[in-house]
Amino acid sequence: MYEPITIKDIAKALGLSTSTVSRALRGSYEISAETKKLVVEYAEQFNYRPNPIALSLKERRSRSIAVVVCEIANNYFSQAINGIESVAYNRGYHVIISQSHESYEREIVNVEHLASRSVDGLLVSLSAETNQFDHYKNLHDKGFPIVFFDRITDEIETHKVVADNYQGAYNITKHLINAGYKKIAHLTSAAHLSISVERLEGYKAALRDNKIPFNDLYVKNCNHGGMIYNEQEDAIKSLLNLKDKPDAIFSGGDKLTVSCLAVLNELKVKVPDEVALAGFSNSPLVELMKPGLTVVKQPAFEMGQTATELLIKLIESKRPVTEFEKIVLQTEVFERESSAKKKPNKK
Amino acid sequence: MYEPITIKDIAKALGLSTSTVSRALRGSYEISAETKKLVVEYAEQFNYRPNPIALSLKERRSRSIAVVVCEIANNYFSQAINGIESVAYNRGYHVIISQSHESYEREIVNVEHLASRSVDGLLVSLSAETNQFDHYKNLHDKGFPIVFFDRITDEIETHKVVADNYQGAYNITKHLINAGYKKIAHLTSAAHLSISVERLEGYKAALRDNKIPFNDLYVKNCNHGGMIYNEQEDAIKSLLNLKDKPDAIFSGGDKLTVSCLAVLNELKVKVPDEVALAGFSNSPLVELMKPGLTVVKQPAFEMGQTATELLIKLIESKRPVTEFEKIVLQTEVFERESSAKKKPNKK
DNA sequence: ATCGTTGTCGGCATCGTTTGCGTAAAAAAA
DNA sequence: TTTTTTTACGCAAACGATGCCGACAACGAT
Repeated sequence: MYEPITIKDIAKALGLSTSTVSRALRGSYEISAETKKLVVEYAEQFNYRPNPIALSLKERRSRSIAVVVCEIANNYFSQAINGIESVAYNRGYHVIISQSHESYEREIVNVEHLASRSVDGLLVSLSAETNQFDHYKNLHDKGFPIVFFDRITDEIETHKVVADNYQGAYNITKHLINAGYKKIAHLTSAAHLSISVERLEGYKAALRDNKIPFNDLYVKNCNHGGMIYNEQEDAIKSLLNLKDKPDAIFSGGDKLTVSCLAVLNELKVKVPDEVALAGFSNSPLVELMKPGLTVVKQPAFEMGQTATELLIKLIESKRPVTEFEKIVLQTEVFERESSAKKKPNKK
Repeated sequence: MYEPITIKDIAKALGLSTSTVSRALRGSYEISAETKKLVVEYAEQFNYRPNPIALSLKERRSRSIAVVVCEIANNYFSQAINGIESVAYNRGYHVIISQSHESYEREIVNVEHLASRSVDGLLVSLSAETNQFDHYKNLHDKGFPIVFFDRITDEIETHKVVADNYQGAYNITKHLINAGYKKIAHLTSAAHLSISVERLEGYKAALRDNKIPFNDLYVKNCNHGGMIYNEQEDAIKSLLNLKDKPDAIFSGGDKLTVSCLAVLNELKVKVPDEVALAGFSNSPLVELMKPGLTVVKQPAFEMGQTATELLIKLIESKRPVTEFEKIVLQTEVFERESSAKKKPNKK
């Protein structure tokens, strides 16, 4: 079968010892020029490549990192992974991807599997179900490098990279208010997620600053983060059935925003005339929609890059790191028709 | 730092040899029940996990496979990767993802890097630039397991998984014809790609079967597979500037289809009234667009699954495999407004 | 002639795990 | 009691590469 050449083969063929071959290949000064040449040419000819697994065993590191996200078929995450990959690649690391599909159990299995010495570090965005962190805490306490991004937790002290969810939510809510909407509902993921909390706060703050009372009934959680269409459907229907119907919806997640529009279309609710819509999304397609969606966009690629840089810094640090950073990147609002100025007829 | 427990640690702590511990852990019959219990309980208590790297070295395999695609931020590929991951995970394989970004050079570097013994097999969808296959041929000749999917090549004899691009193109072209369009242009990726060739053939066949003459000027190639917006823009503009302007466009790629709509919107060209649009796409968002896009969808998830099953079969085969399969999965057409029946006013 | 130095290279252990073989003690058979 | 068998374990090699240490020649210095 497929049997690549090893350093031993070269040694045997050339009547040298493996140590000599090894040193010749890495240009050690204590090997004569002619031996070096001999070895290097032979290696070149037979296309010798050092066995990365043997190196891993020796150096006790695999030069690979893993990223744990809920779903890669999600624009935010595939963009973030692009950022991750770009940095990892340049630094000589492999990237292993695993998906939790928003399941706590699956997340645990994946993390344990990966961390048991097949990767040097972990890049994590929590699943919607996760509200316990022992599996991370154990690893982190042992000194295993972990960086959280996007969906983070306060329970573990390590590097973190997030978008400014508070400000993003604030800005887009304010945008809706400025466009004339007063009864703004908020559709969001599982309540305990960091992104949900921060976006809810930003939303509340914008209401408060504009003297709009906060209404509990206007906040709906989709605990599966947009994975289950029915959840969004039910949430939106119950919003529309309120006696004091909202005139706008601010949705707090990529899948949520899009499926919100899908539900409204399904129900033949006119956007933005009956209900305006705006929310977090990183899809490049939202501008092509009917209507074009007003979104707040996270710098996904940069977040992935930054998180990876921090992770590699952790991995390659000589001494245990005790000072951790939390990096907050800014979001950007893109205004489109789905939140066009409210028409006066419907006061 | 992070120093996980090894079989040696257990042996030392329990005053046994490593062989005994190893055998106890895997339940060998020649270890007494009490010793087994002792070892297993100790291992459990200290959360022993075998070092996968050491195992890899010994077994000469890494239990990981790599997938080489152009871009994961593409619905087709992220869905396919989901399928790949689902099978790999169940069979105990890691998945390593690498992107060529449609670059031939990048593809080579990635493949060489991965194949030099850090993965057991390769799942490949070719980049748009790739029209030489030596890097694959060398590996394949040495017995290294490779499975191609989606964008394949005839130059290498191994397992392949594709959608029925010919039939898909035929069906959607026929759909356009049935809807009353007669001057159908075709926007596609690099001409040498297998998918481009097959889709072009299907398109031609549908025209032929309906007695519509094939027009060379109606076929436009975007050699970067939709990565560069300007390329699509130029192609479409030149189509619209033809003296005999097409009344419909059939686009042959995920990004192409979407950016085609973007360009048409940009140019204020009414879809489908001025130009109808239909094409290959796996985005779940196309139904929300303005107008909803008629698409032909590939069974991406299943393709990923099937390719992975074939690859693992190759990897785990005792004897060299010489009989290879080419599996063709069916596509599905989803009709929407972008190809609504042509209005008679514009004859 | 003896010693120290320098230039080249090989031996061996190491990383963590598995496994074939050998062997001590205990049990069974003679 | 002696021999054979069984039980239960240890030793060492192997996977591929590295690096410490030591060997040995040739050389100049004493």
